[in-house]
This record gives sequence, C-alpha cells and structure tokens, in this order.
Amino acid sequence: MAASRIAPAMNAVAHPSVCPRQCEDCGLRRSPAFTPASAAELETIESLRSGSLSVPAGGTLIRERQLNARLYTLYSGWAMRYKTLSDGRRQILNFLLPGDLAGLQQQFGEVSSHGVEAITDCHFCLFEDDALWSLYREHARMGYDVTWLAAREESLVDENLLTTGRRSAPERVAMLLMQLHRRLERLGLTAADGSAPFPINQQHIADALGLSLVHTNKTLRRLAQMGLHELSGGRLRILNARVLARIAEFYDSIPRLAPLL
Amino acid sequence: MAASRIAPAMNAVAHPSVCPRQCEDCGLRRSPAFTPASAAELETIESLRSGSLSVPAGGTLIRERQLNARLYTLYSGWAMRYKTLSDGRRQILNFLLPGDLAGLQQQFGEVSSHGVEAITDCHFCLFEDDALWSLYREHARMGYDVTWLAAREESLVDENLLTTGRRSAPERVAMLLMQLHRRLERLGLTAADGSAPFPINQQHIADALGLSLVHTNKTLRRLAQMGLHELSGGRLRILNARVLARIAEFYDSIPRLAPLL
DNA sequence: CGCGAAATTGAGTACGTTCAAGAAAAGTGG
DNA sequence: CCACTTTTCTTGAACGTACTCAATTTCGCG
Repeated sequence: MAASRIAPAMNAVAHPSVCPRQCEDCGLRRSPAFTPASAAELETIESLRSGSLSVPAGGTLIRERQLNARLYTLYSGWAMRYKTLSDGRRQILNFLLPGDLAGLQQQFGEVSSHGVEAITDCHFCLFEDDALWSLYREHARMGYDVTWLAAREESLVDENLLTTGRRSAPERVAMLLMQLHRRLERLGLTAADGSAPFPINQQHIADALGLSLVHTNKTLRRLAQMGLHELSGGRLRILNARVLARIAEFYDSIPRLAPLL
Repeated sequence: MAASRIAPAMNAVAHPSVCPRQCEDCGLRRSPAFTPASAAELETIESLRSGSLSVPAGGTLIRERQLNARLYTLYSGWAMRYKTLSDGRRQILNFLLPGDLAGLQQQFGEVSSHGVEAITDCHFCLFEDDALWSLYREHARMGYDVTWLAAREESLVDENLLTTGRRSAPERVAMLLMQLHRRLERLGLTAADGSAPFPINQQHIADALGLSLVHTNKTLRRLAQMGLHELSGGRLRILNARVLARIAEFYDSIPRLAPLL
C-alpha cells in the first residue's frame, strides 16, 4: 500500500501490533482509553505474564467445552466469543477489541461454555496459570479492576440479549453499527474522516444479531441506501449517527476509563 | 391450602423467609448448595452488612438508569434482571434465585443499565456502601468469589443470548424449563415428587425468551401435551427430562458449590 | 359469587427464513 | 499482470414461523 507512507497512523495511538516483552513498553497502555497503571501495578502484571500469543485470522484461542483455558488480554486485532448448537447454528456473544480480557470465565476450574476465535490476526498477552488468584492476593485494587471488566462485559452481553430478543432487524443492525463504532472511537481507532476498521463480514453480523445472512444483507443495504452508514473496503463510516442512534435506542453513558491487565 | 399443614417443608432446606440479624443464623447458609464460610469470613460479611430489605412481589429493587444502586444478596424469593425499550418491549436478562447477587454491575460508579424487580415477595440482604471494595481489601479470597459469581451470571446470560438468538420457540421453552428446574434442584427447592415452585407467568417466560405471549402459550401447551412437563398451581414438574434436554441441547456441567455473600 | 388477572384458542398478517442464482471482490498461482 | 478460484455480497421468489388482533375460558382471590 503506497498510501501507508503518506498516512502512517490510522490509529490515533499507534502501537506495534506485536505485544512487546516489557509491559512498560506496551503500546496499548499509551492509549488514553485506559487508566494509567502505577509502577507497582505494572511490575505485578509483568510478573504474572508468561508471554504473548499470536493467532491468525480464523484461528481458535479457546474451544467450546475446553478445560483449563488460560487468561489473556487482547493486544491487537478483533476476536469474538461465541456459542454453537450441534447443527452449526452459531451465536456471537460479543466482539473482543484491544484491551479486552479473554478466558476470565474459565479461570474458576470449569469447562469453557463458549469459544473464542480470532477474526483478524490477533496478538494476545498471556498470563501465568494462577495469575488471577495471585492478582487478587497481591493487589486487591487490581482484583477489583478485573471484576469491573467482567461486569462491563456482562453489560455488553445484556445489551446484545435485549437486541436479539426484542429489537427488529433494522434496529438490530443500527445497534451493532453504533455500538462497535463507539467502542472503536474510544480506543482511538477511528481515522480523521470518522471511518473505522471493520474487519467482520455479513455472516459475523448475522451471527451476532440472531438474523439470517440474507436478511442481514437486505437490512444493511436498506440502511446504507437511507444514507445512514457506509460499509466498504473493510471500513465502517457512520454517516448519520443521530438517526442510527434513534432507530436503535442507543444511548450509552460515557464510562470511566477501563483498567488494562 | 390445607396441605401446608401436612407437608410443611416444600424446600429441602427450610429457612425462615426473612433474613435474620446474624449471618451465623442465616438459613441460606445451611443449604448444601453453598460453600461453607469460615468464621473469619462470616465476621467480615456481617460487618459489611447494613441490614435487610423486603420487596413485595412486583416491587422494584433497582430501576433502569438508576444511579448509586446498592449491593444485595437475594435471600428468599424470585427476582429478575431486565431491560426495556421505550415502547415497552421488555427483555428479561435472567432470573435471580436465593444466593444470587443483585447490583454488582452498579458498584463501579455507573448508571444501572438494567432493572431488578421482585417476582414474588423477596427478602434481600443489604450491604454497606463500600462493601465491595472493603471485601477485596480485607479478604482477597472473597473478592475472588465475587468475580466467580459475576462470571457465573455472565455465562447464564451467554446461554440466554444463544437461546433468543438461535433457538426455535420449542427449543427456547424447553431450555428455560430445564435451566430453571436444574437451578432449583441445586438449591434444594424441589419437592419429593420432583416438582418445584414456579411463580412466573407466561408473560415472564415470553419476555425471557424473546417470544410473544401468544406464541409462548401455544408452545408451552404443545410441550405439555407431549407429556414433557406439567405446569400448574404455580409449580413446575419435569416429566421427561431426557427429551426436554435433547430438544434444548441442554447439557450443564455440575458446577462447584457457589460462594454466598 | 363476582371481579380482575392469566391462560387459551382461532384467524389473518408480517417479518424474517430458506432456496436459488448471479455479480462483485479478494486471493492465488503462473 | 492476467486467468482462475474462492469467498463475500446481492437480489428475487416462495415459504413458514412467529406476531398481532380479537374473543373466550379458566383461575385466583376477596
């Protein structure tokens, strides 16, 4: 891509896509989306880290029904949590963006009730086996943070449940577009023109919203023709946030900065 | 009901429906469904407790968009977490049974994104304002437990999202019946004949499953006519667990005992 | 017994699904 | 750089599950 020389940083906060050795050098931490960590906290995190893991697009980080999954922080890329039925029907529970934890539900000795799969090439920060418990013991504050992250993810799933349970197809699509765009914005991943990377296909959208692929396509198309959004070249641009928000009844409060493990 | 004199304990573990003063006397703790707490832990819990709260059936414990909700443990009765859209469409996120926490998501200074309402008369154990943070500081172990509870609730919501997103109406109903029956069983709330208290109406079921009231009724009826379950007098009896489980693809692993705050 | 809430049933409709096929886009290898 | 393959997107048509509307019955309770 010749353009990359001219426009080097699509991300407001550029960071190397591979998780560096030292947490101190962690590019994610430089993002204003996260609470700054104290030196002591950084040290604790670093001591509990056992390396990094790269998963190619489409690769599986945690399998459904897997035992003893580890704990990860997504460093770069998009991933998803999902569940499937025996005949292949799939429900995406939520999308994971940089800074999100993966594997938390599995830290309590139980079988994973969902899978985690990389949507784009992903880099994860990998923690030691008993990292979670150590964290609670050594830094109550950070244990508290983990609970906050868990609660925030649950509220995401809550919203998705309202969406699939009670919203119409256009409402669902509008919701998804607004939600993801807002999350990307917070992470500083939107470009100057307001567009954001959007590496998921219509099958992903359908599986996240509980719709069929065909109907997802038709609904997406209708909203685009109304001039509400633009979706091309793997990027999303919101053209009429007001109307999309009204359709979806999307009103999110500005949350406090997220802690970053 | 004349029968109540003959069969005094519908619950395997009887406990007074009102939360007693001393946690030591807490009837719930005597249930084998929960991990026993050490004397030190009990003391901590008791010190963080600021009393109990009774909410009549239909009453609201936490309003949607409420600020500064407190933290509660449901002591007796059924409650529900829910979200609504402006035109009244309602999605029940999950049902709360004795031992479940309420208000955890709101402990981090944010507005409640869901409501909590009592379905039957409920008694809650109420905690101090900063109880959660104190807990993490004083007993790392119990902070860890809270995260476990949060993770468990999220996995419940995950399952409900799969249900509304991808299961057919009969599958949804079968799932709900099996899920709730299993939870009641674990709490020792099933009678000798296998029946369990089931104080929700078809509107609740519809709102939990993302179905209309009418369709819920027809589906429920069909399953009952197939001899899979019996629903009357506010009680549920599973008549053919095997078939219901197969329809719903309901396979839950036996989880470890739940901690009780 | 009578009232209100909850459950039940039928009829017509609509939203979303499935089936099918073609167009566009994105990779792949020579 | 182009031919070829594969994936993704798009559109039309027929169908079906679930919804809405409406009316009746049953149940719980004072």
